[in-house]
Amino acid sequence: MRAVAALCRTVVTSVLTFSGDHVPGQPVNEEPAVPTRTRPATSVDVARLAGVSRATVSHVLNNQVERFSADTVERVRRAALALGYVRSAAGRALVMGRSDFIVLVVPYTTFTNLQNVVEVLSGEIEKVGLSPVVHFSVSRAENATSKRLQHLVETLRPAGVVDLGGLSGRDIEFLAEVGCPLVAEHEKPDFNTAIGELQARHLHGRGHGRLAYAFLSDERDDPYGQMRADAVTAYCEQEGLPAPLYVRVPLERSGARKVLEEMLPRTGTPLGVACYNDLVAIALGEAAKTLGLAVPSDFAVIGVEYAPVGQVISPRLTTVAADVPVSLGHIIQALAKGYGGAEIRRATPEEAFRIVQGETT
Amino acid sequence: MRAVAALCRTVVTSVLTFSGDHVPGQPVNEEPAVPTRTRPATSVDVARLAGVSRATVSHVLNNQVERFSADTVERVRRAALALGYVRSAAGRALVMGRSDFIVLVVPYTTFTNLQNVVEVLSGEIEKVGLSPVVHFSVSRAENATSKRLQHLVETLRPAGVVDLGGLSGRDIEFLAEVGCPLVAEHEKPDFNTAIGELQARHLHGRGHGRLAYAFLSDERDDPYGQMRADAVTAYCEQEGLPAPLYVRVPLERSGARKVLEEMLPRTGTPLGVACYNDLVAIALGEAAKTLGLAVPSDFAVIGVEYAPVGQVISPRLTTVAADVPVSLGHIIQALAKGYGGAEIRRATPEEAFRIVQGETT
DNA sequence: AACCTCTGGTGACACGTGTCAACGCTTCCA
DNA sequence: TGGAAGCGTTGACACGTGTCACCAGAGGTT
Repeated sequence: MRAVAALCRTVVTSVLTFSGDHVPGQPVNEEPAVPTRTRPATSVDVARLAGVSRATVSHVLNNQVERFSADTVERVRRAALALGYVRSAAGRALVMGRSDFIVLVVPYTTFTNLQNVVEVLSGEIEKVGLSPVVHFSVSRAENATSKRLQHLVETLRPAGVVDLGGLSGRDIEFLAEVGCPLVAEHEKPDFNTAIGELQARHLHGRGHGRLAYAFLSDERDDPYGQMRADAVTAYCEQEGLPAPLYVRVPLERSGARKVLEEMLPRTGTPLGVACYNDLVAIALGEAAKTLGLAVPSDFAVIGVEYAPVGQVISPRLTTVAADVPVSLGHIIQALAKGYGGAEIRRATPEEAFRIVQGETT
Repeated sequence: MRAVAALCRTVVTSVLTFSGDHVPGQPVNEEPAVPTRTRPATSVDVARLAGVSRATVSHVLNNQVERFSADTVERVRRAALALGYVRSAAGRALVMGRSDFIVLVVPYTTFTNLQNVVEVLSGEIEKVGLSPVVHFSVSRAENATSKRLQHLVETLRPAGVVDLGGLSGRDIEFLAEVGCPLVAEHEKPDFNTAIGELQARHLHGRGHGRLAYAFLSDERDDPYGQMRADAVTAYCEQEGLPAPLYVRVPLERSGARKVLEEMLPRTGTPLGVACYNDLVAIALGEAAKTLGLAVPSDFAVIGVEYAPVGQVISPRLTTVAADVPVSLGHIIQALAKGYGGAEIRRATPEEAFRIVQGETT
């Protein structure tokens, strides 16, 4: 199929070269016997091959087929397929005022299953006829508008932006300003609330009445931590437990140990810590071992991520695992609503997240 | 500045609306008193404000300033700035035959410092006046051509593709077929060779004469492993050591332990293992602990990555750390050569990589 | 016969840019 | 004084697409 397309493309090129037009950037005075670079087929080529006008090609290929005979539709489609015709994004974007791309903004955070998340969302984006493009944000400092994102949006003029947590307030303002739809924001507290509550409830259920929440202390951004910590606090309040202690844990041995040494006098043992991350949980767990604490009876940790490394070390980490497609439900739903996809039921937090019981709780 | 631009944009819009043109997708019979969506400034607007022709604007903004008076150049630049003018990627791509984007193809592998890598390359891409766009490849099976990448390239028509190891042979063929330059491929054996040799030499230097190489056993791709393993083999040959054993390690406790149990009878102890990954090294190290092996005297492991988790656990992992900007030297060099950037000296492997001494060797 | 409707299809414009060939003007030289 | 040369600037075309308004003709109705 690909070979056929390539062949046709070459044939078309020679025909077009014969008609004497000038491809920009190609010297014309050279001998055109062997075209060094084959030119992509355009809708003119398709129209010519199908024996119809270019307008008809455009209509048919955009599925406005009601007003055409079945025969014509079929001829156009076959011609397009035979030539390997792909609509030029440039031409399309020019006339439409926006392109068919969706920008996926990835936050500057550790993300074990990032590839998985991107994969799932890419599939959904394609389902509504758009193309995914990934953008890594560098910092989410509230007052900094990302020059890079700004330029990307201004030049690509995407059909929409999907935020996984990488946009600052200024960025969001900017998008509104230039009229680029923000398909889904990360400000979906319910799922992060569910995670925090799941952690707190689990620790409590395993006999820990004194809780703490451990943030990541890092130059990276943390778009989710506060919402989860709030949920832990809310749980404690609701259950009549003492308010949880908040700490920030660096990903380095002596630093983590120091944090632990500083928190123990204030909380006592046994202590259960809900962690932002599997890495944070591992760091605290290792620190506890060096301090001679009994894990999990005196000191329990639970992470979030279900990272492979947590299941390989000893003691095996208790953590919160996400069903990636399900946990992205609100984004998928927004995509469908915004771009005419199939309506889906939005999943509950219970369907999206589950505890993976390890040996640290 | 942003506020100024937004203001001017609005003003321009009203002027243009007055001239009676029709923005596609906008109903014209509505009252245009409050424009719901502001229209980006075009080169026509800039030309009007600067009192020159559109051709002049185009020339000046593309830095063809030799043939214009300093006054004209200045007027055009000020006008563009005042209007917040950004060249339309669509219009530009249409006339140029290619866009100003560079697609960064990320392999389907674990990548702790991916964000860092993308950040560095993005900076370099911008230095030559192009825009980075990230593409996650899903699988690199040799016979599979990525439908997603293909569509991206056909529609976006990027100025080039940078491969971090995500392209299959068919993908590369496809790029050549459609005339999209492959700026840099991952097939740079020298750096991976350097890594493997560094690992082997280090283990040997710490007293290990019997070596092994541990691949990652995973559904993910491994674009680099074979080159590194080959380097370990070459080192053994050169130094007169017995040929290294190759094993594939799953990222899960019992599986890793089983691999270790199967390899020990064939190699004996002491044994030094060069690992594809910090994760693989951690998995083997933990397995060794459960088998009662003395680390590092009986069993030594060295990883590659310098992942934070390896420095947090106990024993702290010995690993190979990369200086990200330096280790990307060949890609940066190719970018500069292909798109007229500043020439740089290509770094040696010694500058790019270094051993981080931990407690596992 | 005049008129309308419906079917199937197309002509032509607009989108915003890069660039070639040409322009008017000044200056210089024969 | 006539012509050549250089300088600064611009007119006009091409790129590939979507879509509005229109058209030709067949068939039906009054």
